[in-house]
Amino acid sequence: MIEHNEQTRQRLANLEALVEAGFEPFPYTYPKTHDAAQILAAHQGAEPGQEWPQEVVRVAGRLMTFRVMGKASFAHVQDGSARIQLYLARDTTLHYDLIKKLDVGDIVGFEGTVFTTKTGEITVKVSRFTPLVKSLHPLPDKWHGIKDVETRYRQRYLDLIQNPEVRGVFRTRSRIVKYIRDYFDSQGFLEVEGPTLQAVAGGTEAKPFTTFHEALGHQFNLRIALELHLKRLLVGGFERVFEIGRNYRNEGISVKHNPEFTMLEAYWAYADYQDMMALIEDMLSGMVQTIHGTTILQHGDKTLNFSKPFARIDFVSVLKEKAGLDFDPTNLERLRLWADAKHPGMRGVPSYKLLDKLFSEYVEHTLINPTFVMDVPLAISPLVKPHRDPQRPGLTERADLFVGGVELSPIYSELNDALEQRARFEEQSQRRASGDNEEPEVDEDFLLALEYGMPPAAGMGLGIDRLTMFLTGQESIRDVILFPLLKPRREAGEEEESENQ
RNA sequence: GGGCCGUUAGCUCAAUCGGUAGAGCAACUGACUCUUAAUCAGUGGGUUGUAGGUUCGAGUCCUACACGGCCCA
Repeated sequence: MIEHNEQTRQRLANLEALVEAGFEPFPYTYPKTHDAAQILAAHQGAEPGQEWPQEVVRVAGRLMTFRVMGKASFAHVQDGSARIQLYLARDTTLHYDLIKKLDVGDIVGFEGTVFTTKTGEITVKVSRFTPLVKSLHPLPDKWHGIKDVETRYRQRYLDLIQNPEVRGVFRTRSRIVKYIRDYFDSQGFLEVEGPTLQAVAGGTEAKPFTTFHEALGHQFNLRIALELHLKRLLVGGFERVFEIGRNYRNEGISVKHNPEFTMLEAYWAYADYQDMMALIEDMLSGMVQTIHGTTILQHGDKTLNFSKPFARIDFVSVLKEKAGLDFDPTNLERLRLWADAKHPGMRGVPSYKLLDKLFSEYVEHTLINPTFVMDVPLAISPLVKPHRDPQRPGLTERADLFVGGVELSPIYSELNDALEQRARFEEQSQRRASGDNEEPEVDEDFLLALEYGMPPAAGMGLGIDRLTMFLTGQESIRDVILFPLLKPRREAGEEEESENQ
């Protein structure tokens, strides 16, 4: 819906004037010869007053500024690479009398030659301009840009037009994903795609979104993790697989949580959690070095050092130390008594989740530099192999990588004992029946696959959004997701759908 | 779900104690052939998020709602 306010009407009138003068309103192509950045790079360091009259260039992009001084004008056009200045004048530019029909925000092609102004700015002397599309709305303020965060998220294109640092964040995000793909490819991993619509959404504890397939007449869940289908592929004989994919969790929104987010998961047959830790450590330190230029990242007031090797600490030892426990916290009954006395607010937390809660409370925020927290208790690790060392009962071969006080990546020696897996699923299922609807249903198809035999394997997951936050210095996940989830604006008179429960 | 804050012109922001809603940019008219937040002179532009209420009078006070932000659960 176009608001026919004063500014839009004016722009439509300008478009009409250009069409009357013989310009096409919506040309199909424009034969660019250069990106703005290529022209700037080719003449970098030129002296003021230089000119290259033999070299004809064509650039195209969005008109960002226009300074008309009578018979001559300067403008800036912005394309995907950079912003470059244009000089238009009655002596040199065809249809100079029509330049006032161009509006800031229009997309226009410019043909001309390159020169430098008396201040030395590399500029295209325009001989001919070609309007490519009229913008029917003015751009946000050229100086202040666009500040309202709601508009930045709802109309991300305006944010991208106006705020170059935002374009930089999303370019970096793309480089991160490309680095991961290249790295896993170089290590012999195969990139695969699991299903997003799943009869049983498993692989972690989270509330799924539900949706309905009409033809099959069945309700499906959107996936909450990639894990269980990647493991089926290990059963099928692929030995190294990874997926970079979207997960959906029907949970609240915060600075760290968007209901849809992107995960990397990788599974590596015949390897264990130590092998995978070495691989992740190598990938991340190489990535930070390549993308950031050094392995030291500044994030808010925290300095993060991604040099190898990352610190490795023991879950139980660090929890005992930070919480001041004088007993083994894997003794859940003692832990329950201790927690009930010390943290009355946690009385509603089930015993099997206490370890997680207490770890968040006492330890998590202290782990700033990349740190592997190793040998996490079985009680909070349902998909992990028990520790092979008989001196470590009740623990698993799981290591969680923490960075900047948040969990970035869990790494497991994956459980491949089908009978044990079934027992653990059934335990979860009991809890689900008794009201914890974050607990997953039993995935019989997955158990059947495991019963055919999954090779010993290491697995890992890593949140791409959180990793991008570290590498781009963003404090909110919404600033590393192009289109974060927002409630739609309701039109006046529109009624909210009634709750069906 | 709870608490606090925000929503005023296309954009960025003002508006004192409740008393005619303003500015800069953008737009329009005119001047201007090296400007770059161009400059100079002039002009137009508002359902103050929505719906109610209090009041002689509401951007301002009250209630509800919508959307967003921060904090908490």
